[in-house]
Amino acid sequence: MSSTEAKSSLLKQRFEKAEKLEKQGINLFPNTFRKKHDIIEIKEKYKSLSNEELEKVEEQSVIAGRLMAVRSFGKATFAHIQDGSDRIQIFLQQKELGADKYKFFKKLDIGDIIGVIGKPFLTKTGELTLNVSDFELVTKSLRPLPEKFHGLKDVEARYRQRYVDLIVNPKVREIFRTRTKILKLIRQYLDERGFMEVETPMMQVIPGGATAKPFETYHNALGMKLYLRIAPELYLKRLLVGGFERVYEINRNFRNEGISTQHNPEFTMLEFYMAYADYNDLFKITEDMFSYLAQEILGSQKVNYQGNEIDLTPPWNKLSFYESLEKIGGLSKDQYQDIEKAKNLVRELGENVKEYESLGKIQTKLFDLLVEPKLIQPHFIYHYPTEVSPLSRRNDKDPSITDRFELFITGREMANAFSELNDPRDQKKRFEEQVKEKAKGEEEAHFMDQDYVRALEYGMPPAAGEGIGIDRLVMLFTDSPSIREVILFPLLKPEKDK
RNA sequence: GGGUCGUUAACUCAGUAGGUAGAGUAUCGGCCUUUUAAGCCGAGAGUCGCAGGUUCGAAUCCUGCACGACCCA
Repeated sequence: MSSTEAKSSLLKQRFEKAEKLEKQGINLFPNTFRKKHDIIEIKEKYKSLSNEELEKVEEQSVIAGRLMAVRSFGKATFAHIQDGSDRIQIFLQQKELGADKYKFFKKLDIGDIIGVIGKPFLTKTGELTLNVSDFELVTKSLRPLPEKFHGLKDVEARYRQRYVDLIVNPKVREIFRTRTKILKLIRQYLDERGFMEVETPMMQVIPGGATAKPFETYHNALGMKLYLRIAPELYLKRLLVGGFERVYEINRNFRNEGISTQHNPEFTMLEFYMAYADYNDLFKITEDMFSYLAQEILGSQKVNYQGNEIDLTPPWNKLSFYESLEKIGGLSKDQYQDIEKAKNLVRELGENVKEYESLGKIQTKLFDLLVEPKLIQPHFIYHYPTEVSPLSRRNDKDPSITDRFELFITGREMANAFSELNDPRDQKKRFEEQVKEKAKGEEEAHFMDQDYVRALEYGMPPAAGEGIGIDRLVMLFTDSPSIREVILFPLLKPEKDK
C-alpha cells in the first residue's frame, strides 16, 4: 500500500482537507508547541480536589496529545486526548474559544495531535476534565485510526503496523512498558551484585556457544564470511580469562530456524558469568532473581499464565535429568539407556531420528517429548549428559554427566546454566567430537574454536554461567501466548506491493 | 515441510439453493452546551487477498498462488 497513490476515498478526503487548511495558512506540522505537563501529572495533581478547590487553581495546564475521541454538541465539545503517559478528557466551548477557533476544532480529525491549554474541573459524572482556553494543531494525521471500540484486532496488521497497535491498544503499550521494566530490574539486580555489563561481537567468524543454525553474512572489504551470533557465551568466558570476574550481556541472538509462538529468528538473551561459583550457586540466584522480578512487576509470587497459576515462591522443584525421564516421563532405565530402544521410542512418538545421533541426543528428545510439556510449575532439571553439553564442566563423581541445569516453567525452557568447563584439554576434545558430528551431518553441532581453547590454556578461573531467554520471561510476566506479542517488530514476510 | 482455519469499506464484522454486497464505528452535511461506544436526520465510501477455471451469472463452487493465525514435524 503506497501512501501517495491508489488512495481510498477516505484517505483522499484527508489529503484534500489538509491542502485546504494549508491554503488557509495553517501549518500542519509545526514544531513550536511545547507542552509543560504529562497528562498523568495533571491527573495525579488534581485527582483529589473538589470543584470548589479546582476553581481556585491558577495554573494553566499545558499538554499535548493525540485526539482519540470526540463527542461534539452544537457549541460545546468533549474530547479525549492521549499522550505517552495517559489519557484525559478536554472540554471546548465556543463562548470560551471564539467562533472561528471553535469551528477550527470541529475540522480536526481523530488521530490529529494537538496542544492544549486549560484549567481542570470536574464534570457532572466526576471526571477530571480540562476546560480548554486555547489549543493548537501540532501534527495533522492523514490516515484514519481504527475503530475506537474494538481497536485494531487483525494480528497481521497489529504486527506490521505496530505503531497503530500501540496507539489504540493500551494493553499492548503496557506489555512493552513491562518488558522495559523487566530489563531494567535485571540490570539493577546484576549491577548490585558486582556484575559488569559488556558488549561482545554480534558478527562472529566462528558462531559458538550454542547448538543452533546460524545466519550467514559477508564482509565485502575483508572478503570474508561472517555469522550472526547464536550466543555470546565464548566471548563472555574469554572475559573471565581476561580477569573480569562477573560479566553479563543482554542482547540479541540470531538463529536460522523456524518461526513459532516460541521462536523469533532474533531474540533477546541474558547471559551472565561469575568466577569462583558453581551451578549450585546458580540455582539460588535464579530463584532469587525470578522471585524478585515477580515481586517488583506483579507484587506477588504467583503469576497467572494462560489460565495456570504459577507459583514462583522458592525453593523450586529439582530433579536430575534421568530422574525426570523416570518420574515424569514414565520411562524405565532400560527404555532410555539402550540406544536402539530409545530411538524406537522416539520414532513411535512421531519424531525423526538420524542414524548418527548419540544416546544423549536421543535422551533429550525423549525429554522434550515426554517431560518438558509437563513442567508447568518451576522445575530445575540438572545433570545433563556430557555429550549434549559440550561447554559444561563434568560432574566430579560421574564424568558422563555435567554440572548443568535447565529451568522449565509453563512447559518451556526458561534458562540454561552450568559450571563452566575450564580444562582446555577436555574442551578441545569436546569440540573435536562436535566437529565429528558436524561431519556426519549434524548441522547444529558446534564449530571448533581454537582461540577459545587457547584462551582456556591461559587459565579461566572456575566459574558458573547462565543464559535466560528474555522474551519468554516477558511472556510469562505479561501472560502473552506468543513471542510476537512481546517483540515490538516481529519478523514477517513482506506484504505484497500492489 | 505437512494439516486446519482466515483474508469482504479506513476499522470491527455480517453476507448459502450461485443472481454484481450490508451493519456499526469512522468520514462528509444538518440539529444539538455535561458527553464518555453521546443522540437524532441525511449522504458518500468496495478490484469481496491475487490469478485462473466451472457457470448465462461467482464474495459464494473448484484449482493454484500470496500473506497471516493455530497445530504438527
